[in-house]
Amino acid sequence: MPAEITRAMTRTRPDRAEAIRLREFALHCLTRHGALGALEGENVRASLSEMHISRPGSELIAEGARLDKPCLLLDGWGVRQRVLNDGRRQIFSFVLPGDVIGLSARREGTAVCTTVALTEAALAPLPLLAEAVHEEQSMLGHVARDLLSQEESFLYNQVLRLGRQSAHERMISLLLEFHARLQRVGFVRDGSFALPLTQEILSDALGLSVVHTNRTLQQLKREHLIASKGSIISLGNLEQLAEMADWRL
Amino acid sequence: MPAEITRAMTRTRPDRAEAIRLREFALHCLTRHGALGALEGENVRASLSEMHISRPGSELIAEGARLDKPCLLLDGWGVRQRVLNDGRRQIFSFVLPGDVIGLSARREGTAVCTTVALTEAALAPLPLLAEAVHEEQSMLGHVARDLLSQEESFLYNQVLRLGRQSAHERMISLLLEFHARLQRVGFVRDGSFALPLTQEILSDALGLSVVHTNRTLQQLKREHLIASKGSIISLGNLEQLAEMADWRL
DNA sequence: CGAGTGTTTGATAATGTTCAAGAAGCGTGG
DNA sequence: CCACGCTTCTTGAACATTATCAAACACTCG
Repeated sequence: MPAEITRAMTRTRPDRAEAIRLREFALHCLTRHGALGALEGENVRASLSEMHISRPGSELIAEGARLDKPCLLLDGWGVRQRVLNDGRRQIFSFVLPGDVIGLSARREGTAVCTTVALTEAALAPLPLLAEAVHEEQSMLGHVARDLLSQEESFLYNQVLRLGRQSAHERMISLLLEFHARLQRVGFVRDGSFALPLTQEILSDALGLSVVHTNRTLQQLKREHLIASKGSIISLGNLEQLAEMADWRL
Repeated sequence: MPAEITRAMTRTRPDRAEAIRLREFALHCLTRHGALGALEGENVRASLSEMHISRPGSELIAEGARLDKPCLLLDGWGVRQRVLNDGRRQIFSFVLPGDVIGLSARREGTAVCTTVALTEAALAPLPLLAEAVHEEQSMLGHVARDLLSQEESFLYNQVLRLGRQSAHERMISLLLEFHARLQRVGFVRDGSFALPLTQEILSDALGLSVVHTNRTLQQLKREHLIASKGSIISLGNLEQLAEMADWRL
């Protein structure tokens, strides 16, 4: 049996113990602003049992696709990106656990870029989110609008980084964003978090060459602004960093 | 009487002839996808008589403000921007005639950046748009969603420019965007259009220094890719330009 | 005319890219 | 457990692009 097929068949669903943990996490994210309505809760619980796992590198949403199947990312990282004719790639934003993909505030919304899984990604379809966005009173709607709002805000920060900040500032700003977002969903321990990104991916997000990304990271380490071992990274003085990169959430 | 006050008092409303022209233009934009419903039409016509003129440099929407008073820009140019602590400015997007400001697909949406008039700007409040966004069948809603959709698409293009394109590509891409957008609302004559922007503003949009913007423009002229006299600009071979900048709408 | 704003030019410096090659890390199969 | 191949990371040197600074010029408006 060819290796490809073997790999394709491994882990399209999480094992039992993990599924429970992920379901817990999902409910934690969705009830951040308060308890769900009874009907909502029922529907969400049913949806959560539909969770599945995507392999790293797999395309989750194609550019131009209808945004009508919202999914909540329960674990793993993804990116929204576009590739130019000559192969240059730009990453627009990152998708982190607790974020949604495939959701649009517009009813006939289509994807303006491709969404790709960077790591193994556990996703739960949440079709109810699509309607909830437009329901003023729905708690799920509140969460959905909050997530969309965040997403917009991150995109604006991304423009700011790329347009007017130096390599150092860009890197700090992005790391601060990761920190804040992961902190919010409980993925930060003792000021450290896992950063499952190659330097090439960071480069494509920050609009830098890989080499320069590497040097920027090294200098930040030399200056003790960040520290890392393996893929675990920790940020130094957060206020100082925020000041340096003119960062706000 | 101090000069400031004199200027503040000039032209807060368009004169009669201009008002008629602007009203015509507004209806043209709003019926692009088809005739409005009777009620909608009535409401819109009433709103249009509320049009007023903002002075260049005036802040139309402050960062953080509630997006609950949609306005249609009937004439003039605006930008969405943010200014860093040290004075660096980034322009996120341009507001052109036929665009809306103050509209959000989310009900409690707030502005993530400031909107400023670059030139004299004729604006008509269109409160009905805010509700229409959520109404599936409303023709006005269709227009509103279309405009929001455009806006998102332009922002993604902006990230692409800033992140992965050279100064030349950025400039071409932005000029092509202007061309396409202005063409759509009938502001292009014989392939030429008015570009009421200083090079400093272009720079703050493209993430370049003013000097470099100047040199980039000059080189494009030398290569006969663009031509300009006064603030009127015309683009050369559009296919070629689109190819060069990997441009898509 | 004189002030203010915007454009143009040249010289120089900083920032970031490219190319090339070696080192380190990691999963796979023997 | 090691050897292999692959990807990722690291480093140096040459190069390109873009920024910065300073000054001159052009244009408009009161």
